[in-house]
Amino acid sequence: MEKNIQELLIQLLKDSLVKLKLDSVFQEELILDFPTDERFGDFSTNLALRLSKLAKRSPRDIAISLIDSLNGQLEGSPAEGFVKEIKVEGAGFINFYLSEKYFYEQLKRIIVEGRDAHKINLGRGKNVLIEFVSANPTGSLSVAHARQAAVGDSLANTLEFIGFKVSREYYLNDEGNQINILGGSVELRGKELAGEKVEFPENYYQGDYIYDIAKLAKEKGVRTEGLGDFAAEYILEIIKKELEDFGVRFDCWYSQKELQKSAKIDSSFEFLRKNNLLYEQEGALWFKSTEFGDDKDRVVIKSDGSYTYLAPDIAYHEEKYKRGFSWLINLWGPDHHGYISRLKASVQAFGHSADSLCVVIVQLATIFREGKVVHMSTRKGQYITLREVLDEVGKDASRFFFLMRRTSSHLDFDLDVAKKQTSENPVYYVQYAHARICSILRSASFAPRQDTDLSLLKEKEEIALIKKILQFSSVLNVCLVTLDPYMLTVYLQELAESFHKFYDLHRVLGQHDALTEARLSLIDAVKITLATGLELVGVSKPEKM
RNA sequence: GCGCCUGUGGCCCAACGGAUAGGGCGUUAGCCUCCGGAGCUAAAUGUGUGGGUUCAAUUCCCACCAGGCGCACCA
Repeated sequence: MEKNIQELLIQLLKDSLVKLKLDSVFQEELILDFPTDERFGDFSTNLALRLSKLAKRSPRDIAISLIDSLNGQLEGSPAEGFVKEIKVEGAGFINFYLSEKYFYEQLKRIIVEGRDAHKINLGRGKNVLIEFVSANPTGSLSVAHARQAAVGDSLANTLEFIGFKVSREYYLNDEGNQINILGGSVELRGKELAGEKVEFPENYYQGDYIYDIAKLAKEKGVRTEGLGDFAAEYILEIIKKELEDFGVRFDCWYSQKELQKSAKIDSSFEFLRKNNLLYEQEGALWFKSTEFGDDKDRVVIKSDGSYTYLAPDIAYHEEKYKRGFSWLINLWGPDHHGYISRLKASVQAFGHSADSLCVVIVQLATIFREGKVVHMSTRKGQYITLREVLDEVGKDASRFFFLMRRTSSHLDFDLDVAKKQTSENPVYYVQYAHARICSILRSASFAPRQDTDLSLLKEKEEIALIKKILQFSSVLNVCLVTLDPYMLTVYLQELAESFHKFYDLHRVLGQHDALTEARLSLIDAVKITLATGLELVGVSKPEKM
């Protein structure tokens, strides 16, 4: 079966609408829902309810006609034999019940093809650039950056898996005010270390690491004017190591300093000027962002002649398109959400659609220790760093935890719970299922075979487990639509649960040969699916634990 | 003041306008002669308030209440 069963059924529905002359009144796109409750079948549609008013017939009446027609169309179609029953239920829902034959065939694909069987090609090779973290190189990464890193990397993994060509990028703010302040901070700390009495301004970087950099700068004989760059480079190395240990790699570190040196900012301004989108007022240069739906126009060159933050960003994003990316995804902290409309305005000014730039706001995580909030202040250098979370909780638990809520919601992260190696901790629940399967497969010296008779899998828990495995691709689709990988963690927990329930009631080993073989194949498919999901989340898949 | 996000059992949450509002934690009571008990089974507690749209609203719209965040010629 080339097309998936869902698409086939939708096509049959469309044909039935035409046959019943109902297609003219129903103009919307036809979709099949996954019912929340398995009692309502494998697919469901509310089509008859929605048609009721338009066609001036009762919902159940329409549903019955549709089902009649569907049953007729099914004969001889590629879906024949895969649909057990189509029923009208409730107020007029049409519910589709698939046959076991369908599930066995899909399961076989996974056993034979492995993880690739889950790959649905939704991306079709489209070039997408995901820019995330992009923290200023002025200190260690915080938990806020950690969540962005976890979300961004998993989203990138997921998009890659479903056929996009993904590039991960970190925009490096290695020039400007904050680097000057960083340099100033190092200079003052250096003087302090030399015994001078200094007044340390409140907006300078207060963290102790500044002392370390000051010492090092002295050893290397760095001159005052080079302190900012020196410190930024030093801190960047720390950030790179932190991300690496977190399992996050970037394809490109895009330097703002390099961008400034090139003529790209000027040439982007030239383009805007030609299109009458720049004007001078009160000694500053303004971008007419209101032409593209922004609340007000924005300054790009201040009256003192320097660029605002937006200026290089306009050129930077135009450059992204020129580099061949047709879809841009940016992950930002919630403090930047006011910035979305002006950046969208800027890409539109260059003729790109507003939708080609997607901004995902990653909400903050509140850290709890022993049930109490840990208060943070970046300015004072008092904040929980990615490094601390890694040291205390470890990579697996922290990456999983950061994805356990919708990206747009606040996340409470209790360090003590994440540390626990008990059932309270969902990471271990999922990993345990994987290790348990590995253990069984090991002791049976299992190797997948083509000719296994999967139709021996008849138990309720077995069928439920197969269905759960097959849901994986629709979860990937949800991740794409919501631009949020968080559903993966929900799914992994459900799949693990489904497996544990099966395991508790049915023995795999020691059955008659054919049944043991079928059950080994089933749990192998669970293993493949768990492993794939864990990889996308960025968590290890232990064979023993 | 304007804008964005969030209000669901003791606590944390649940993609899609649908069917008896699902799950987890915690609590209580059970389950190992048996493939890994980091597991399984069972019990109890409910949509912030007031309107509206709809055959159908936790979901959409309006107002209000509560909490968080943002509103720079900062980055």
